[in-house]
Amino acid sequence: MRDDNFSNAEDELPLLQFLTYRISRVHAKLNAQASTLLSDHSGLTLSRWRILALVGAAGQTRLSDLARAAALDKGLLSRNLKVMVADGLIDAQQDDIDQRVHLLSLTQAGRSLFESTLPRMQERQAKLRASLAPDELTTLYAALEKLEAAADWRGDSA
Amino acid sequence: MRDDNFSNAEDELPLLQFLTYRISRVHAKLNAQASTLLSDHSGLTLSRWRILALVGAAGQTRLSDLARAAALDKGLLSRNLKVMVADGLIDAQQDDIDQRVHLLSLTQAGRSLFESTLPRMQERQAKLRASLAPDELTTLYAALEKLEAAADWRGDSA
DNA sequence: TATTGTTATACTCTATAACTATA
DNA sequence: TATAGTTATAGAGTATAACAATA
Repeated sequence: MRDDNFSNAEDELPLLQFLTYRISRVHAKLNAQASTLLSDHSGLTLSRWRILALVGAAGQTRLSDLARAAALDKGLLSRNLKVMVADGLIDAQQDDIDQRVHLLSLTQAGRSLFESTLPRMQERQAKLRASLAPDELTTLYAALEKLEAAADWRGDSA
Repeated sequence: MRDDNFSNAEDELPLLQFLTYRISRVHAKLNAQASTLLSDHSGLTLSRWRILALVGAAGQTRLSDLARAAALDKGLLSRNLKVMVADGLIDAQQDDIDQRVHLLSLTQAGRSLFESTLPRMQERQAKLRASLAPDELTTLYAALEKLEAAADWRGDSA
């Protein structure tokens, strides 16, 4: 009953059942979907959209807070912010009290872009959620939470 | 009741509740965990470990079959395979019938590496699965399946 | 001394597509 | 014409760390 080709790939290739592999696949597809949507509509990369959304929701914030709150790399943040400031999407004002800090906020153009992009992204989120039964969605969130914690385990933890 | 800093980040930053963002976070953490495990033990990247596992499970296969079965990019596959052949992990024999094709299999070294790495990776998978209740795991698989399908939707599908 | 933020390096991944050699 | 595989390119993400300015 074995199969020479891959028409029955999941039986033949245990890798394909690895939980992490499945998550990786889903992630890649979701990423591609979001990237297409964003570049069609706003010319933003996914990272920059996330930064735009974070700054937009925070009102006024700073790099180190974004890094902490969203678990983003500060180097990556710094480079993306530089581009977004140059593009006129984000305003960076030096803080009076701590001169190392720049206070970040959306410019008018940044806010416009945020407000025109958000509904499309929310629509997508809604479609994705709608593909799941309500209890599946609840369980999914819980499972992701637990997996994120379990992903902190390291084999070298002797 | 609002909060100036991010101590209550999930209430303040709706982005953090986006399903895709949560999956992205989990994926990044799982990736980092696997990469650490692999480079500590075998010097493989995650992509190359997956290729090793795919070829190992298939016994003998070819590039186009791997690309189809695992939804991997053929360019990426070709470049990784080149390195793995150079490293002596994979053997590539030209097919007698179709001379465009190389039949791929593990070398002795490749098989050793596969067999010494697999238990560690399976142990990790088991730990991750064990962090979930049985019914959570079942639902997670189902939800991932549905999301993968929903991720094919495009806004431009007029 | 520690923290904030910038910059550099290097590697990996992803997407696209031109290209060859075979079929 | 179509397919198998190679190669090139460019953009994006990731990890690490050296570094300057400031606290």
